[in-house]
Amino acid sequence: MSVGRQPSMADVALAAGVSAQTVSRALRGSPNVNPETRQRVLAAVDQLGYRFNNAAKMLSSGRSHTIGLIVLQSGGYYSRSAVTAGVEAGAGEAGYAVSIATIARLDTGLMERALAKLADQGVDGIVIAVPLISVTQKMEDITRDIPTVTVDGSRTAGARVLGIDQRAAGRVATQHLLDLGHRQVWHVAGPDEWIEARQRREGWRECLTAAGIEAPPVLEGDWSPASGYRQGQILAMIPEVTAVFAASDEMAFGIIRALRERGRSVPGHVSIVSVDDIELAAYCAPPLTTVRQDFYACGTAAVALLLQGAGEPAVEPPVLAVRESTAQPSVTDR
Amino acid sequence: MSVGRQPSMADVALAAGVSAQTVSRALRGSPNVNPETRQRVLAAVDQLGYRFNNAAKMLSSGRSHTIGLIVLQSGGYYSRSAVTAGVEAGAGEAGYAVSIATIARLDTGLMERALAKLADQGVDGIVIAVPLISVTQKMEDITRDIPTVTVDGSRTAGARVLGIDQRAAGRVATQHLLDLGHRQVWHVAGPDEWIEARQRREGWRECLTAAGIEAPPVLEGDWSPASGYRQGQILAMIPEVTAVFAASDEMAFGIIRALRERGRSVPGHVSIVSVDDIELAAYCAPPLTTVRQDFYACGTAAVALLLQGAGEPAVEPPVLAVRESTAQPSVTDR
DNA sequence: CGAGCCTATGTTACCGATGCCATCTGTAAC
DNA sequence: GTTACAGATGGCATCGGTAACATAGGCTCG
Repeated sequence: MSVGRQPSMADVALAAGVSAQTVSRALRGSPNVNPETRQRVLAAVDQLGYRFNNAAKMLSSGRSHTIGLIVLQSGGYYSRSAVTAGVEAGAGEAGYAVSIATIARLDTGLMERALAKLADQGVDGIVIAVPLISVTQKMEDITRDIPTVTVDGSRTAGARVLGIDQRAAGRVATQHLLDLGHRQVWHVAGPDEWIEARQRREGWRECLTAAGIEAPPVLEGDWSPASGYRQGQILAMIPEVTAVFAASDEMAFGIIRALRERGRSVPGHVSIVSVDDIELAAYCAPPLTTVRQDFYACGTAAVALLLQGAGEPAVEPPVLAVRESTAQPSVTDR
Repeated sequence: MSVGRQPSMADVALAAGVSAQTVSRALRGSPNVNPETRQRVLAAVDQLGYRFNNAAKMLSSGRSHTIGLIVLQSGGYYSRSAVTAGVEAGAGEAGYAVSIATIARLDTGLMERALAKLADQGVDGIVIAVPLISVTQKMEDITRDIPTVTVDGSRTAGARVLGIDQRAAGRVATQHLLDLGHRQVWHVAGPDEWIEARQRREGWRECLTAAGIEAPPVLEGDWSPASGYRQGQILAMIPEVTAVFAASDEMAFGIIRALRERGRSVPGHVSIVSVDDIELAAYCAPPLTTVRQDFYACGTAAVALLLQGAGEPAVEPPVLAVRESTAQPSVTDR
């Protein structure tokens, strides 16, 4: 009605003929409220278009019903953005708002600032969805005060870590190539600062070692197709390369392009397997054999862990989607 | 020191030997504070690890320094996620936090709930980054109270709309195919509820009309490669198809796959152009001719518009990246 | 029938900052 | 030597809720 300002609880109380406190109780579903009174309150709320003031609620209750999420700005890293969606969904379901802090790149200073920003906002908890490697004192200070869950990152004081077993993904991918008959599997890894990259690499190495194969030197990209292309150019020069495990689908496509440009067909000469199973993986040429992991579930699990403090939830095992980028080595190569 | 609770302004004031009011002034950079006093205050802040309470600030000042962002949950739609990144960057630069509300799909009810949720949080402004088509009374109520910018959506009361000229993208793409000598251009559009989809389709139609060509029936996908694949299967059955304009890169790859499976090569038999220029566009086979638009800038512009209320900022024109998915029609087709 | 207790509601203090006004000091102006 | 005024600071009310305690009525039970 009046254009003055948003109606407050006092206004509602007046309209309903009760005290503000009763309004508060009625709205929060306190058991000790007469159903009829509650009806009156709700009617008044509806009529006035009352909307409770989160700041005030937060100030007096000390809780904001908001969780902070730290993500990387660049949208390119598939698994992380899936985690983000999961976090949003999980938080939304629990009635929590999500406040995001993006950092432009992996950098300790930016990370500190993002944490501080969220802390300033009074978030009730923080999900760190970037691979935190080094932990500073400042970070410790914040994560000691605010419950924090790190998705695949280093442990900080009081912060829990939710891990997806990226090693398993590396093993599954590598084993698939070995099973096809390849004698050696090369690897184009992600940046070393990324836990995912490291663990996938470790899984690859473990698998080779278990098969009695000495791992070849690791090539490193930055997740982008462009970096895959560059590493692919190198791989194309090495005649004995018949199988490659790429740490991400996007890099895999870059590698494939470079190989083909140099006359090495995929999967004819070289088989490629990667990780992520992005939507395009099945539709580009050739359709990519890739390992799928449920990062979305990982996001919801992170929120659950944060809010309920439940124990480490079960994580789905990685699943290999076999498509056309992998094949048995050609006879001459065997 | 004490584990009790976060230090408050009063604690800082005590430590610095001044009043809480002076602390407030010092921290906010009020001009009327003795530099020496300010030093003392800052020292105390530093020593106590003081962190201001956003809720309290918000309650008393009435402003939250937070802007709300409404996005679609599904990460697949390239242009929207680029907008998101832009919004985050722009807001961060202006010292604003970003609170996100995701909606699972385009649905009026979900949209209302998302708006209400952000309003409850007391955001200072809202950026709607989903294509809002129908506007309800409830939405009007909220956007009348809170400054809102819609990125490519319908206008609501008091909400400004920031548009990217998607028509231009459609025209540029279509014209490119005509310039190559194609006599007809087919179109696989995005879902009709999406403004982008509609505008791109209009641009395509305008361009054909200007060239005196009657537009063929429109095929419709849902942005996903899978939907592109399905429409591609249909296109493959129509012999006279030599040129296709796809509304997104992902659909384009699906179309290409379907065409090739049916023996129609790209660009040999059919040329394909699309919109987005995702990273993979240049690295998949064939590299995709596509129209790039600066959605990131669109996001930062939305924030600028929201905060400064500046006039409609200039939008970069779309740029065509010509790659290998388009070519002149083969002689027999001409 | 009064003690004890439970239910429904009202009262009051407070969360932590800011806005407004009051105060105090020094200094320039008349 | 007042007056005027600006700069620096403090006091107090206030934002809109919630926690803690107080109160009033109705019920059970010995």
